[in-house]
Amino acid sequence: MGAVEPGADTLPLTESSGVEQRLAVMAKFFHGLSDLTRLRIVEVLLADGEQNVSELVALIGQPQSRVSNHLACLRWCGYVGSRREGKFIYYRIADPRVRELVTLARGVIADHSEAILSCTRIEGDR
Amino acid sequence: MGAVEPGADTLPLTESSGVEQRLAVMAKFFHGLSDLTRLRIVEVLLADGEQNVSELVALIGQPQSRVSNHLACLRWCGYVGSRREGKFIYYRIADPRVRELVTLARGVIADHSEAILSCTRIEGDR
DNA sequence: TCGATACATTGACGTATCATAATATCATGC
DNA sequence: GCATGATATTATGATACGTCAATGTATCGA
Repeated sequence: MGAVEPGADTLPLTESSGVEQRLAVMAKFFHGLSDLTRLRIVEVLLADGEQNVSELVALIGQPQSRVSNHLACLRWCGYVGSRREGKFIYYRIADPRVRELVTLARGVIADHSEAILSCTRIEGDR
Repeated sequence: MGAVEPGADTLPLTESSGVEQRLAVMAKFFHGLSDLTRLRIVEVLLADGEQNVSELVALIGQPQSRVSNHLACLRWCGYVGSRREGKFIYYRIADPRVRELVTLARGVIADHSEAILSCTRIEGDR
């Protein structure tokens, strides 16, 4: 919040307007959900609730470094929150709308999964 | 879509289950919305309705080649549909849930935009 | 204080994916 | 047929981002 340009309203529409900024944020936002490991984390947190990092590593079956790196990304972007309890750090979904987003996506995907998979412009598998 | 393993229920949970496949598709799906140009296209189509490529190029102010490339991606992933009318090809949002997705995202973003922008793990600006 | 456990961070490296220019295709009119 | 305008595709190069190994930081117990 803050520091958007003052009274600009119906503007040129393509450059450096508040709209551009908003879209840039949204691109980053969706990018946050575009990685398989991050999605796995989100799904586990949605399904099983709060988990610490060791539990996530075990559930997801991938190296701690990778999980931690992606948790940092998810936290930074506001998808998850964390709290420390002794040696452990517990992560949870930070915003209920994340669940709605995933649910909605599942619906759309149900009708298009084959097409999406066949899209060579996004190789996935990272 | 067949060939999930037979009676496995509470399973090892990480490899090659239908779940994995579903998550891979979802990652690709969100990736489709993680690019600034594609988001611009989607927003224009949501706001102004069906547009042909020339109109999109003009509205978005970016080279035809780039717009066409991203349109291919959006169509492939089922976000948009197209129809030919003479020399022109008109694009439209193919699924009403795309609008819901964008709306939901806007809501989440409103509360986290600064955090998202500051996330150095996603440089954006491509 | 020391060691062990839990987690985060950093940096080097590989690859996916974006931008761009050039070329190809498709429809229309002459 | 050929030319022109509208759009799609392809190839090349640049770079953002994910991975991994190593290292750093924090907390607890002895």
